[in-house]
Amino acid sequence: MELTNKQQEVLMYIRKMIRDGLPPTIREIASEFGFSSTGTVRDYLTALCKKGYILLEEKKSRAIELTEKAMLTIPILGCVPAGVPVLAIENVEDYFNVDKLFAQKDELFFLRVEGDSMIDAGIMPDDLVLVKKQPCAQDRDIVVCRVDGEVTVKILRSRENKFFLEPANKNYSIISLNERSQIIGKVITAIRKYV
Amino acid sequence: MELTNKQQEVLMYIRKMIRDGLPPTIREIASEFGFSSTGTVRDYLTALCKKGYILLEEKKSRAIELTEKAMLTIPILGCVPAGVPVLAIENVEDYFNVDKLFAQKDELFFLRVEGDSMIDAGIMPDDLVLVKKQPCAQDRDIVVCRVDGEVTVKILRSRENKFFLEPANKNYSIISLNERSQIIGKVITAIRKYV
DNA sequence: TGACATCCCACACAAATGTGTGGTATTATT
DNA sequence: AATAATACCACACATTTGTGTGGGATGTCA
Repeated sequence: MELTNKQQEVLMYIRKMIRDGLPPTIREIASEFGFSSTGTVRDYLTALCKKGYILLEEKKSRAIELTEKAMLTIPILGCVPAGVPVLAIENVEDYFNVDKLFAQKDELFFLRVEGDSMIDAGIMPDDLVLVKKQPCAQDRDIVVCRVDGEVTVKILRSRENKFFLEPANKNYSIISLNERSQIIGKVITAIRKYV
Repeated sequence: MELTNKQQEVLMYIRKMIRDGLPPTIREIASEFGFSSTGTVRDYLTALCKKGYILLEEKKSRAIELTEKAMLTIPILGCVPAGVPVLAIENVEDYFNVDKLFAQKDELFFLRVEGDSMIDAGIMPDDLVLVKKQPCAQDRDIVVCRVDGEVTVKILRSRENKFFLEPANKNYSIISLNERSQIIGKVITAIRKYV
């Protein structure tokens, strides 16, 4: 079911308020759009609810929850045709769920990457890699490993029950894993911040 | 100023509620901890406020905001010497403030990168770039631009008052910005998720 | 000893807030 | 022509909610 223009405006406002920290009250929505009646807002909320964009909890103030469809996340856009407002809801390909990515059930840490040994895999010096602590990994996983006292980020390869660390840079050579080597964790995300 | 154990528990609960979508009301906090008086909760809130962990807005329901101090952070490690536990506090170089990165008030969106024209800058196909919407940018900024109906990610270059879009891949050529071109925003972060 | 913070309580009050019932007008669909 | 959805309005009511005022017990620090 499609949203009308007005309904989309109301949804956008609710999303903005939620991202700023607090879902709005019914009267705050009314005031934003110049409605003089709370009933008007309720019409919008029930419409958005029926169309599956929000969830409402009864008798609780500000209890407006965005569904997956319009979630409290940052929109991911695919290609955007010319002349269309960039942030229109129709362009949204998916939503980036921050909480899911950074849910702290596992032991996570960031490691700042030194050197260019993973540059062909798009991991540059000074990038941050989000590492999930685990003692083992699978073939082709990007892992953080301690070898002879040094910590490196490499691609884990297994051939004939032997493990190797493969760099993503032709100027570096493959390292064999020995008994003193230890897998610290697996890289699950790479992040680079531009100033 | 340090938090007491009880104050920490209350702060944790508030953080959990905020991440779940709604900051709690005073009476919800009271009920969670078995307090029979709202005054008790107010004592905690004013204490947390005075110690700089939360901000309170008067006369608004659920208006509890976390300060930077109280936000979720993941440790960033630099190089880790041999024999030392990886997550020891001494190794922490900085903290990555998740809430801060994604709680910006500016208009942000992610764009999924198509093609390999930025591969030498470490931006690979299917990476997500976090874009801050803005109509102009500076020399060497990585920008999202609309040129002749297509949206591309490129490096913005300015020479002698003319603007160009420079790819980070020798197989592509430089594009001149014309009147029908439009800068949509500036790339502030690149993210790649590994499965 | 006094001052202060912490950690609890009771109770009252006004404002904020969600809800309920009723209405009108327009437009699109059947 | 009838039905439904949309887009507004007014007003009343009960509950939720923040706030205010008062209190007590304990511990710490100067």
